[in-house]
Amino acid sequence: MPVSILIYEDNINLRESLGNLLSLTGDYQVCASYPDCSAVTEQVKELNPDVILMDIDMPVVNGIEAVGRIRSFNQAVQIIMLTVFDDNTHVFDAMYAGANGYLLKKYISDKLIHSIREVLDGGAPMSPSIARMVISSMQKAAPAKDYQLTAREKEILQLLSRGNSFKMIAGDLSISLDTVRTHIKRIYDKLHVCSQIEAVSKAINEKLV
Amino acid sequence: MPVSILIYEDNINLRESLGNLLSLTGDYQVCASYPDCSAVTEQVKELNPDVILMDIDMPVVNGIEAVGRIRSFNQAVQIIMLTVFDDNTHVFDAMYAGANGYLLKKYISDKLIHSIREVLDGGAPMSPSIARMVISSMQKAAPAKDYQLTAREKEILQLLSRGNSFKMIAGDLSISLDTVRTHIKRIYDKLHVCSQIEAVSKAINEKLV
DNA sequence: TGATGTGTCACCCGATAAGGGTACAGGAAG
DNA sequence: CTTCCTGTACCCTTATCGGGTGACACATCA
Repeated sequence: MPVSILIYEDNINLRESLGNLLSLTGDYQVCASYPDCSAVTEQVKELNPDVILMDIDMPVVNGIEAVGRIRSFNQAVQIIMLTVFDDNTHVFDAMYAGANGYLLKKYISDKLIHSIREVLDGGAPMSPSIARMVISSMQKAAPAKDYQLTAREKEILQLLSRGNSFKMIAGDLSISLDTVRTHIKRIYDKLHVCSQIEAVSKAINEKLV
Repeated sequence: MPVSILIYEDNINLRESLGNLLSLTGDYQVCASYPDCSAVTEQVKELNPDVILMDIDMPVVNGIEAVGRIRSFNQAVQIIMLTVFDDNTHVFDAMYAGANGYLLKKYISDKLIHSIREVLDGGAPMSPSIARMVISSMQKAAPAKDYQLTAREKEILQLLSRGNSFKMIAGDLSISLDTVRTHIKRIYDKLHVCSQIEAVSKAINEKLV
């Protein structure tokens, strides 16, 4: 049984080119192609394709929104975004929404067939620049500045960041409220802040906890 | 000038195979290869390679630790992990540490040359299953619960989460302190919390801001 | 039309946090 | 041995916050 593919692409030329390209292989069958996603839910439910090729910039309902709709009822279909956008927002929004692959249009002729194969094999085909963006986003996970907090101070900052009041911290650690206050003051000093919120905000955002 | 490649791999057979494989191409030159990373800092500084192929499971200093050491002084060299590990921990730790690509050993013969090309071109070569893991990790990034906050409330919660006091928020938004307090109270109500810290902690951890 | 939700503002009180200072014991480091 | 750092503890004053209550304008919606 050939792999059934559903295409959403508002540019009629590209839509037809994709169909032709895929039909050449014999392994893939385009079960339908549409210029917009206004009825994406019904279409996917009815056709139940193996793979969906999804443009992002389409009238009425954009491709990312469409992916979200599909994922709300179908986790199995493999969705490859096919677009000219290579900016962070579009890429990450598509990923968050539940896309399985992200191919820039300039690579379609070279990579589409291979990408469909890859996504069906449990991979996540991405254009090189996209892959780099994705892993870069994981890396800019902060150098985690060192504010020279002592172990005790980190412990207290951690409890504070979890939403505990001074009183609760004192109880948890079995020390007096004033001791907690002393630690907190030293933490403020080292973090260059002067209130809970600033400290907590800084702690969480800079992953000190 | 050929691309210079540095190899860290404790298995002597594989180390030599890699060297042979790369030398066949002519484009790549293995400037050195070592069975462990004990002197990785000095070696990388001296040889200044274009690409490093890094095994993970090595004696003395493992590959992930080594990547961290390299990244502490060199952001430019492209590092491709070459390993049998395909579990989350190893993959993500390597990414966090600063690897640019992650190739499972079973794909080496097929993909190594292409992957080196890709990483030099600004891509992030990954074995298909690794790529899928990476984007899956982005997806299960929180359903982002809906607490029915109004736009204004979100705005205020956001300012609060950045470390602003009520007074500062009032100033920023040009509204009275009491109004801010009213909003905050409603936010607490909706978030089921009863203090700044809890609200900020919840807001940041659940990505409401 | 009235009910509801939102954004705005106000006042109250008690609890909590901030800012300042001082003190001391124990361990590490000089 | 003495200084420095850390963790502990207490004091005081002022500022801020949390909880409650009430009010009003404006919009939407029933």
